[in-house]
Amino acid sequence: MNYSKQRETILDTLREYAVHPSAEQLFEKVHVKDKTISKGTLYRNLNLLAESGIIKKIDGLDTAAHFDHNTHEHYHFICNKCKKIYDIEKEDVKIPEIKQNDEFIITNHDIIFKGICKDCQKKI
Amino acid sequence: MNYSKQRETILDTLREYAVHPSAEQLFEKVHVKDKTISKGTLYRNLNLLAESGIIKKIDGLDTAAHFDHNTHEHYHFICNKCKKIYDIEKEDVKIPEIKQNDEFIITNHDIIFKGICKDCQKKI
DNA sequence: ACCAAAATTAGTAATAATTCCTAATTTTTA
DNA sequence: TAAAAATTAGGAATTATTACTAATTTTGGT
Repeated sequence: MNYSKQRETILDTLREYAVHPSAEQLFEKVHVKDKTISKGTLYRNLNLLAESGIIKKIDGLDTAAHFDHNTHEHYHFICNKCKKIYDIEKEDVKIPEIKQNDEFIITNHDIIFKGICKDCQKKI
Repeated sequence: MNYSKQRETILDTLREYAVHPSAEQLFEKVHVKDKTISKGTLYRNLNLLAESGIIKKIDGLDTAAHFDHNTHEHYHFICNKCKKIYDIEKEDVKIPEIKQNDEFIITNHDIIFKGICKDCQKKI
């Protein structure tokens, strides 16, 4: 992977804007820094960065994929009301593990918890 | 929810065709039975059925949502090679549970395991 | 059974998220 | 410092899904 200024901007922005943005949300922030970066470039680089493990792609939150600069193993909670995404630390969860395991070689797993966050609990 | 022949066909087909199909895959099978059922009707009914808990919507498998007629609590494994989706029974997994939990009211969670299935292990 | 109200439909248009394409530019290599 | 390889912008194309509308079907009361 060669250096590119655009990729650097994209990664920097994702790291600063640490709210698990979708590509569209991230595009807006990237666009402020560099108006010439195209969506094609954004998507291509997000996928490249995710493939090489520099960032993480999160599916299943809504219709769009979201991206996380935090690659240390952790899970996510999405609030059904406000749709905000929170990190759930691995240490706070009993890690799932398949007991009998002759069928599959499991390389990784994702957990997405859903419910109501503290802020939205107050509002009820 | 009123009765409709189309919804019945859709549900029957999903139950017969028990491979966690995407809407597109299911549409092909439904179309064989009744050529007049439109995609709008398919999507609307899949969402209605999922909302009322009769079927389950699975996100995060690929770009499309998949649907599962099996509503008893279980997880999924997706093979990175052949992209086939397998059921993982709840009893075969250490159930995750958040230890400290004053932040979130968790109503449900999904786990998606990824790796290589037995068939694809043989092919390597 | 009959009829109005409510629900559902087919078909198409519209939208959203993402990928693909191409010629131009940038980065690397040696 | 020039050729090769990688990357880019911008727009077209694709995929998955939802929205719209007029017609049809289902339902519940008589």
